[in-house]
Order: sequence, then C-alpha cells, then structure tokens
Amino acid sequence: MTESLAEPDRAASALPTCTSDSRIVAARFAALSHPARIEILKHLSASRSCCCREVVDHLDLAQSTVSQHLKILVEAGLVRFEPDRQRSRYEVDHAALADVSASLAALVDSCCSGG
Amino acid sequence: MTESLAEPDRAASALPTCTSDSRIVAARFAALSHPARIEILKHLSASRSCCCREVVDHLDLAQSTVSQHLKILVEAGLVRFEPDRQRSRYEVDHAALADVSASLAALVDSCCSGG
DNA sequence: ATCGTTCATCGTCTATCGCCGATGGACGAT
DNA sequence: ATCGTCCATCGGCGATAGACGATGAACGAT
Repeated sequence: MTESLAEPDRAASALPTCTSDSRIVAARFAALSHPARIEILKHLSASRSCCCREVVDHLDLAQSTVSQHLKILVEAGLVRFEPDRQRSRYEVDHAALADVSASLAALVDSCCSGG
Repeated sequence: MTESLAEPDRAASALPTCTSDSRIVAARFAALSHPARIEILKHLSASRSCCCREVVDHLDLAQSTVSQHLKILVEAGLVRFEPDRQRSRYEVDHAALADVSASLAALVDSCCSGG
C-alpha cells in the first residue's frame, strides 16, 4: 500500500522546487513524528542492525507496540527489513533518511528563495 | 499539545537518553506531517506573507480548518504570527524551519556515523 | 447604526493513532 | 513431541487529529 513511499527520491530530485507532492512529504514526516520512532532510529543506527526484541528492551514498550512502530518505519522506507530465520533484522536505510532530509532542505530552500 | 515547543531547552535537558529530546524533534516533525500544512508553508513562503483568507482560498478548506493548521504551525514555531488589525499576517520563520532541517540532518548524521 | 469581511474559538463528529494483551506461526533446544 | 522464544497480527480501548458549521469579536465601509 505504501510502495510509492519507498522511492519518492526520484521525484524529489527531479523536480527542483514546490512541485513535489505534499502528501508524500507529509507522510514521510509523519513516520518521524513520534518520539518512539525517533528513538528506534537512533538505536538502530547505534546498533547498526538489531532485532525487534532488542528494541523492545531498549524502549520499555510492549512488543506489539514496537513491532507496529517498526512496521511504520519500514513502510515509510526509512528502515530496511530482513527476515532472518527467527530474528528479524532491522537496519536504518541511510539513503532514504538522507533523502527525507534533502526533501526538508528543499522545502526550506524553496521557502527562503521565495519561489 | 505543543506549548513546550517555544522553549525546548527545558524538556530537552529533562530527558536523559540522547543528545536531543526525541519528543521535541518528533513534535516538530508532527507539525510538518500534514499535507495541508506543507502547502501552507509553501504558499506562505511564495507570498512572503499573507492572511488567513488567502490561504483558505488557496487550499480549498474551511476557514476554521485553515486557522487551526496555522495555529499548529505557529505553536510549532515554524510560522510567525502578527495580528494586523483585521487581517492577521502569517509568515514563514525561515530560521526555525532551517533549524528543523538541521535537526533532521543531525539525526541523519548520527545515524550515518554509527554513534 | 448597520452591514460585510476577516478571523479565532467552540462544540461536534468521524477517523486514525498509540497502546496493550492475546493469539498463532516459525524456529531452536531439549 | 514438547517447550520456550521471537515476532507479526488481530481486536479492543482511550485519546487525539482533522474536518466542519456556528458563533462572536474586531474592523472598515456605507
């Protein structure tokens, strides 16, 4: 359902200013708009790659809740998911995250340039 | 929900975990996590400064809804509000927006450095 | 004084979020 | 085969977001 979120970078880089869809940009920010998910991203990057259980222990949230947050991050394309036997591996997609940052930077730039 | 956004230093120091408070970062992204608010930011920057009515006409949303979105953006510190007699003036706070972008860039950087 | 415009706020409704416990599947170990 | 662990998903619950119409205040114009 969120395949379009996995690769909006092309559109973002192809169109210089305000032409990028606000819904796409908003959806990506929505994935970052929860403290637990920010924490997850930090923890994931610190551990380079870890399983759901580890995040659960770090965050002091129910396993189902963490799994939900991870799913949201994966669907947003910010986290890569790799089912490894029993322990699913999650790792930050640095490129995607950098792309979101670029989107925001582009927004800031368009706002500053007054276009 | 965002009263503490005006002075994030206190809450930031209250959280022991990471350098920047995830709640603050998340709250700022939350302000950007709605297409209407993205559009508002674009329109505001394009017009340099405009009143609520103009945004209403541009967005095709009810006036009360737009006023709510503007309030959220103002409370998040991304938009400056200046009551001008009848027509309230809204304009993008470029510095604040750049600051949010810097926060995200810092997050990306921390993720890439593997800290 | 009256009317039209602009805007913020209130009350309400619906949809979604965020959280949890429970469940069941997959797998390793005994 | 059985148990324990890990994980994704389901169902439910409370809280919140987002939308709207209605209302009233502030102001300019007639």
